[in-house]
Amino acid sequence: MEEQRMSISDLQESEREEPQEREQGQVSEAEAHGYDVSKYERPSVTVDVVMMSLRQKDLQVLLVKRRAWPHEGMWAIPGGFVNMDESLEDAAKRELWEETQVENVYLEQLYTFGDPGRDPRTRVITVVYFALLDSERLQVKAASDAVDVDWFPVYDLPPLAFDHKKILEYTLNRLRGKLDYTTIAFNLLPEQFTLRELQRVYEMILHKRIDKRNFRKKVLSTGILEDTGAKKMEGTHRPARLYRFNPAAEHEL
Amino acid sequence: MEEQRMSISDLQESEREEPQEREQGQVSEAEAHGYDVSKYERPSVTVDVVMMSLRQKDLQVLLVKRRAWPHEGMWAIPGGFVNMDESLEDAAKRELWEETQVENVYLEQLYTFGDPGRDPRTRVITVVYFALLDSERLQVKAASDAVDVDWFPVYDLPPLAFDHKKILEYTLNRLRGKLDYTTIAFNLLPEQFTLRELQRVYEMILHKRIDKRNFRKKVLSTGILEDTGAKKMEGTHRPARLYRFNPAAEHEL
DNA sequence: TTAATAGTGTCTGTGAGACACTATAGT
DNA sequence: ACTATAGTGTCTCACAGACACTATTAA
Repeated sequence: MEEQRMSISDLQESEREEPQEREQGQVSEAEAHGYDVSKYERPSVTVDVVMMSLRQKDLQVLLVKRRAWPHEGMWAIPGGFVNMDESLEDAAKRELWEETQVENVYLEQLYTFGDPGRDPRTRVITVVYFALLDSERLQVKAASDAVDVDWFPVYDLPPLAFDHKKILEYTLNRLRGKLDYTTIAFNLLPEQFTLRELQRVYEMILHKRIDKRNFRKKVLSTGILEDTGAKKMEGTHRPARLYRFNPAAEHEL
Repeated sequence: MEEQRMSISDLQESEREEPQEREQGQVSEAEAHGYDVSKYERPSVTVDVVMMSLRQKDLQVLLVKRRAWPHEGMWAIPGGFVNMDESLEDAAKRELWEETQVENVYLEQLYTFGDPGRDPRTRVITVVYFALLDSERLQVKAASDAVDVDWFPVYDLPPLAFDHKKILEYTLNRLRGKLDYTTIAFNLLPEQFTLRELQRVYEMILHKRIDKRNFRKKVLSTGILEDTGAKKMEGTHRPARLYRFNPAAEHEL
């Protein structure tokens, strides 16, 4: 929540209102930092996007380093203002594109945070989305990012701005809850994958070991996987079958 | 979503901004109705509350009749603007109080709708909550409401304004999903209730018959119910035990 | 042949769901 | 005694989870 990666000039640029009468409360700290709160009489609406992906055999989340007060220098979930002529989801897609240059990924609205005082500058109402990107498409872009954008393992995070730690925990719980009655996990994998890779995704999200035989038995029995016939050879051992997700079988896992 | 029960004068009253440059798109129809869109350059943020309760052995939802364009005369989910100094949840509680004079009920954030053009007047971003009220406390107030506020059975609704029908379906699905792993259903019952009454709640929400023996077996085995010792006598038949919810047993159903 | 991962089947316990009769109150 | 609802037990089937060995490849 809150807008991140926005210097004061960024905010001014996107501000189209005239200054108005002051709003009472939680103004002093903002003013002390030279922030003109009076311009934000009405709540600002922003969209934050929790982007998760598999990188280096790890479940990781994309964060941006804040360049301005408050929480300057801390890492935060990327987000920005919602334009007047775009839907909330479009704003989330735009944010996704700006950070990763990736499109057509799994995107879901999570929760809306809007307590007064959560952002010391002004009243900000933030709609949080979360996105799951498959590692393959993402790797094209890889390390071309600026230094203030980076991926972090979800179980090994730096200190986060605002209450973004709470939001990430909320996200993980949502993901876990959906894991066994939806096909949400497939969004983290490329088109073809081995059962072992799928199992790793489940293990990382649930953050616990799963029995190999039981997992295979269960997944294959649902019929949502299709054997591609191809095999994945890597290393000095027996190659693994490659499967693909079969959307025709719209069963729930 | 969208603000309801607000005449044009209501909107003007709650409007504190100066007129600004016009916003492009979806303006003409609003202007034709004498609605000054230019005042709403930035999105308005409202909170709508889906209030459900058990009335006359029926699962019902509270609706208000719109008194102004658009959708004048149609029924809608009650809602209103979020004040600058109140949280989203506080706004929902306020709305709840205004409509039912009830406090301390189950309240949960559902989803946020914000497509441009959903409200022909201006861009409105609406955070939807839903509330479950127990019938006993509610009955005190009963029929003292104005004619433009009423309760409707959720499976027998009048035509609804905006896309409120979709929202109610969404609400019901959320309720159903939570039914078997939370204790959410107890919020619709008074402090003491019979197993039959509890079963009726489940049947109404799931909209299907449940086997009596299996239901009792399952519910009692969780240990979340406490026998009050009292019995409910009504009619010419064997009286039923009265139970109460035991919050100490924080198991999930 | 070794190293490293892929791939496979059985047993047991638990829970869901189908199903029908007895108990107890008012009249 | 009759009527109307409360209250109770068994069986079957499906699924979850524990558990250990064989198969196949590259080096």
